[in-house]
Amino acid sequence: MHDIRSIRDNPQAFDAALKRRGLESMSAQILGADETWRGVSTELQNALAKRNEASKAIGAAMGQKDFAKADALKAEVAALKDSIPALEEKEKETGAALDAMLAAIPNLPAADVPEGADEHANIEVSRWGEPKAFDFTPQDHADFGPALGLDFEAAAAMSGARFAALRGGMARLHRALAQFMLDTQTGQNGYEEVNPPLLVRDATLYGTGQLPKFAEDLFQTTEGRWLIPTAEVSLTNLVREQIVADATLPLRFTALTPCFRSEAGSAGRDTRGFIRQHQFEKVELVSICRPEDSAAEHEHMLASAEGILQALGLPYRKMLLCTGDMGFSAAKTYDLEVWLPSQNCYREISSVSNCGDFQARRMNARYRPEGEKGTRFLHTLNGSGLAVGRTLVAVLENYQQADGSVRIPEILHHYMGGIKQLTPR
RNA sequence: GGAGAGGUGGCAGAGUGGUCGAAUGCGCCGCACUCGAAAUGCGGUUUACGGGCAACCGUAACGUGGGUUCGAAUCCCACCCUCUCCGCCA
Repeated sequence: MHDIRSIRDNPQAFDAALKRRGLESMSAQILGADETWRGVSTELQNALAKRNEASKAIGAAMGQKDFAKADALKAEVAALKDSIPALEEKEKETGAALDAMLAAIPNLPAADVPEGADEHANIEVSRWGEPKAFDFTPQDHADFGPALGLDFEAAAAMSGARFAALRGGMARLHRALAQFMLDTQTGQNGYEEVNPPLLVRDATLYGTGQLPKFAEDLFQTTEGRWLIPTAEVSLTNLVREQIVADATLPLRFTALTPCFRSEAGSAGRDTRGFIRQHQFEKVELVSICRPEDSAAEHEHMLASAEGILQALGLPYRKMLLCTGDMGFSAAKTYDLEVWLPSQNCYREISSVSNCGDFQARRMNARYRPEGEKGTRFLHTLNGSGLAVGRTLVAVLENYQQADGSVRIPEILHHYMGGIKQLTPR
């Protein structure tokens, strides 16, 4: 949510930032709606002030048992009463129109975000690790995975496309990855483990920015709740409508949860394999911090995600997303892309975003700065640390052997109960 | 799912139609006392929006949304949430 006052103060800057996102100027429209609302609001407030004054006089007359005077006053106020309901209605309408306008506008990009229309304008910041040279042609996990317990057919039979069942060693490897990630984020990087709700209300999704614009990407239950598309929703909303104590900041949360996405907009993309599923697991990182700390917190979160890839020995590159490729709520986003030998390219495995105060405004999440009167909005950040399903794919493909087996990265051995490789059945 | 109780400021907790934005206590801030601290005393201490250079003024908010009324924390309705008991259940 945008601060209407900052738009009033500097509409040109607002429009310029929208333009960087590839959007039309909106300040004129917004300020028009704002002016309408303020006009009606002032009119209503004046009417209410008059009514309140008269009502007080009636109260005073009643207190002195002067009922004749009270009745006379009542008749006077009754006339005033007619205009109030209409004004109230109008105030609500114009206010809602302004809010709806503001709620549908994405966050403004940070100054150091490169401008561009789509992912082609993203900037590669760095690379880590060397793609391994195979002495055979590396296979697609969708091809050699089924023999190792990656069962697409049985899952499709019960649930349809974009579902998979993991069996035996494959299920264990998936669990090992998730446990390793969670242990690392809690043990080394200072995140508090959370087991959050997976079903949430409208207002919760509004807070993080999935609603009102992106309902078609989500699954909704028959009684109205929504399945979370990412634990970012649950973790960030832990501070909704709260005033957090300054001394407790930053709050760093992590959770291993399933994520549910309809993938409505990606028909035909990544239909093969385990890359794009309706249901997948992810270890999410969320940080709630002071505005002045969010840039540093962003780097810490990025390092926390990168640490997992490094520990697993998976080559990756770090991309700074351009204005046109960022999500709705983000002011600045880095993607981590892992090397997939079968596709001979890097694929997104983590996305780490600083949302500034955008989500905090929508959730009304504040803190009381030490030694200051009043409250300020928090900054929120989120990132994957990492997407477990895609990490499984990366491990399978990068550690595959010519005979169709897969070596288990050493760091996972004790999570695997001594299993050191997956072998085709 | 059934029955009942309840949701008030940072916290606890009064308040059942008329200067109630709200007593009191705790907490917090300032001052006094003190070498200093504690204790004590005095004063201050909600938020949002609008207007104003400012002092300040106005409006709204007692779970949320409606209603009754000249006037609602207080009465009525719906919903949400919490607690207790019963039922069911991993």
